[in-house]
Amino acid sequence: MRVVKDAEERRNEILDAANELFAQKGFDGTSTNDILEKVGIARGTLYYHFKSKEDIMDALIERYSVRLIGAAQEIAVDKSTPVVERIIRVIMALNISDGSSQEIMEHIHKPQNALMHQKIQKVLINGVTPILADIIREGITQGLFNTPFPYECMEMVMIYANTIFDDDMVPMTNEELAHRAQALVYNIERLLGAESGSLMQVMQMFGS
Amino acid sequence: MRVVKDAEERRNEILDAANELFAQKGFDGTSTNDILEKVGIARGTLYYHFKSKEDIMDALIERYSVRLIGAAQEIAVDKSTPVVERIIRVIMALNISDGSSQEIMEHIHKPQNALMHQKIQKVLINGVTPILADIIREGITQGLFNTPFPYECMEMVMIYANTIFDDDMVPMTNEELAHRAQALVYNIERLLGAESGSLMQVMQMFGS
DNA sequence: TATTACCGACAGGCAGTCGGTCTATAAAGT
DNA sequence: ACTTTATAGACCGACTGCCTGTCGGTAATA
Repeated sequence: MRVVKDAEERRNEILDAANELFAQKGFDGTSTNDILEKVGIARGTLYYHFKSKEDIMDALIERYSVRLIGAAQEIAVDKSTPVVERIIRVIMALNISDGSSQEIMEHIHKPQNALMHQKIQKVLINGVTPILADIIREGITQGLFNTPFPYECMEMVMIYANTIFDDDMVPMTNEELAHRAQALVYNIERLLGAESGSLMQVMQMFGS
Repeated sequence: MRVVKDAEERRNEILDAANELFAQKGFDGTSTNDILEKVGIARGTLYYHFKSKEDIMDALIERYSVRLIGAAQEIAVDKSTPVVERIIRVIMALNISDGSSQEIMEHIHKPQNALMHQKIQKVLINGVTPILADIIREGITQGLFNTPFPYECMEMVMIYANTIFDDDMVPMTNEELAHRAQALVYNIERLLGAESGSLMQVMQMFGS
């Protein structure tokens, strides 16, 4: 029973299957056999569309990051919402993420998926930091913030938050987590030269 | 030609070989065959001493982290050197590292070694941060620093510096690197509530 | 003589390759 | 208009070579 489909359609079928399997069992724990059985194709077909197993992962990350950074960008350019609120919205967009990309983030935080996590972190850091830095610069012209290093500040915050909250790099109880969050807001205010408590106030409007 | 050795000696021979090979070819790129051929032992012998390939990596990391954190601790408790200088010495101990551990850090920063890097980062962050935080608290009592979150500050700095300077997470030219370093010192001063330029001065005494 | 260290053949599973097959569509012939 | 032929894109599955981990058995040491 041979079924011929448009190349792009097949590619997406494979990516969808891989996405689910990687989430369940990790990259190393998933065999190419698992993937091609799930899609219902032969070995050769898989390697017709992708040149290697890692190539599948890269394509998956690409698809994911395009969506995510696009969403962040969209929020960032909306000059009608105040600067501080916009920052928070951008950050929230990273964690929640929409529909199909959701699964990927839920199960990535296992040591199994170290490489995948590293690659995602890389596109996240280099993709989102410039977006955030632009908002900060806007805040500086408005007199809200004051720092000679807006980009580096956001880079630091991005990397730290990503590592602390998304990895199991630092084992934490819920208490410790809350304490970390509180400290982070305080530290961001200091880094950005914002008035003490100015970020905290806006944060509380969103809960958590 | 069967040679019998003390278990611990063999274990270390295996770890030394693995250390070198992982550095050259990465964890995934190194086969257990490579290791046992380099040591000159049979398959069974390798698995007599280690229960899996990953077990070898874990033992390697353990050996490495014990040395490194020990060295950091030693510097930290020497109350005769001034606080700021001590901090810098601890951080420098992480990058240079002595002899046998040196190689491991030199070649880890390839995407191949993602898992290994993640594991090392984990022990580094959770092992060194408390040491640094203690020095900061000392600095607070001396009136040098002023922050309600000494631990979280150092955690942020550790994670950021490790990611930025040790990974190829963020591609950088030498100029950009220098700019990052400058920004980092500035930001650390802000985080710790130190007098502006107080860290910078001491840094310059060390060069780089 | 018992324990500890060691051996190497073997099983099972894996990623990636390759020659060949099917099918849809376009071109050529009638 | 209607069939035949050509071509390229999508697909197939057997096969290769490598890899990790196991196990029954063997030599050395105390």
